Amino acid sequence: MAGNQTSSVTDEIANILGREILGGLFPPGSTLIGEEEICARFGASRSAAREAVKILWAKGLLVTRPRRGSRIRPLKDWNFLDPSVLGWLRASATPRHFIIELLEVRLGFECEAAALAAGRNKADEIAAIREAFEAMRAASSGQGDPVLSDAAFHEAVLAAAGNRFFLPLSALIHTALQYSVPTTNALFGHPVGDLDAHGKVLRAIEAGDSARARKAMHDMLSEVLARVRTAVELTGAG
Amino acid sequence: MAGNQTSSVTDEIANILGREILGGLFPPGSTLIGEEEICARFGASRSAAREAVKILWAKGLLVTRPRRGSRIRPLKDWNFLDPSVLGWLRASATPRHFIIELLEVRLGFECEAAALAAGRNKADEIAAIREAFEAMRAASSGQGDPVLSDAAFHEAVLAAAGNRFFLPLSALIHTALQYSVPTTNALFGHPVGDLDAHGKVLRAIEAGDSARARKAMHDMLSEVLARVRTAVELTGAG
DNA sequence: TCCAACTATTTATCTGACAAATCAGATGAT
DNA sequence: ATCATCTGATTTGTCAGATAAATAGTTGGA
Repeated sequence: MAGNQTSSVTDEIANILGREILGGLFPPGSTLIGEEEICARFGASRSAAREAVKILWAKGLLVTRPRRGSRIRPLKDWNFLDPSVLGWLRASATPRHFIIELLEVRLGFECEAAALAAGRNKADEIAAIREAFEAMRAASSGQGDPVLSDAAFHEAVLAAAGNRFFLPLSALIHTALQYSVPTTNALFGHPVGDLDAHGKVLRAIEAGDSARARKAMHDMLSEVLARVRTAVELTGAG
Repeated sequence: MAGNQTSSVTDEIANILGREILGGLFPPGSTLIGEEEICARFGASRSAAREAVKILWAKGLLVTRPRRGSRIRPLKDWNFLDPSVLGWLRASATPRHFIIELLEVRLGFECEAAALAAGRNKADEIAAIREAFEAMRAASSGQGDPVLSDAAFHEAVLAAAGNRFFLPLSALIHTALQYSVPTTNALFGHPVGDLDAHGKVLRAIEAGDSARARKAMHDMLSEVLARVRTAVELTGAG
């Protein structure tokens, strides 16, 4: 990666251990290395080691108790929707299956978000969706990053839904797009995210038509999902 | 509350500051009190104060920089789906609007989860849904906690979906039910979560009928949502 | 065999110090 | 007067070491 700005010692430790946990090096029920071993391994102080473990604890990955160390929690307690956890998982997840899982979840909440956005009909938030769409159009002719503008479109829809609990899911979308674009390109030989489908979503929201917005979003995502699913079946599970 | 087990100093600080942030005492863009002030206020050491702030940082609530202190991040970066954040928000959220938001999100992903659960058709996971349903039936005649069994039903559906990214949403369901049962009782004079609707979901999943499972879940949640929405309109925004 | 006390280990907390970043104000050159 | 630079103060970041609290394992006694 290019822009690798120096992060703090604590973050470094948390990121590496997080990746190792998500990668299966410390499976649920097992014990993480102790604080002293963390210090030794990273050449860090106990403060840094402890703060790193606190971060992992805050994301539901483990529980700590004196003498017992840090016990990795069961998968159901992991905060998979947390941006960091998502990133750590991405570092080790099986590409195609990972994409399918992400699309399945998006298929759930993004359709509802589009419907809510259409129902609320807030001018400025719809304008943000429109701007992102124009950025996508520009990107399709070489002006700007297609992944970023695509993500901006979907995030704008989430914001327009007017519901706080949709907002954290933008990290998932961002991850999904960053991950899926190169993979689907490899599978199909060309980008999948098409401008027309996004345009239909935008127009439905602009028209304030909830049902049509939900369907447009559903059609767009389910088509990608179906194509990835069949591709995975053909090429064998990744 | 009854079972108030002594929590650690760090957790105590994080919980109180978290509630204060979610409650609007430190709005986005403002700066949290500094480490030294935290120490003074809670009579704690800097280690405890710092670890508490790290927890809040890990949940997306703030960023810290030397000399600038802890700046509260914009709402879109808050991890509203995190169990702790959800709890802190619950402590100050306006009841009825809070319920509506939660139901809107549930309407999105739970329908899809039900459909996926029906499609996968894993015997043991469906058995867990059935057990939770039986627990609900028992609770309806006074045997056991109706909220817990209801939550168990929905969490079992999420687990049966076979997608890691649905799992963290069980915290939202748990919060929603704990919160909505007393409120809907107050609004309607009787519990809303009905056994029949859950039975339809269960049978559709048992039959492996994705479309029917999705519709059954949708009908169940949207009916509650519609009733709460009209009740809020009648009684005025909470 | 079972239970209580003891020991060793690990996390939890406290204290104090120095390093690094950064804001605000002073200084100096143009 | 304006701007760049330097200086000092403030706040978080990191380190080091010590004590407290919790707990698994061991030991000893009834």
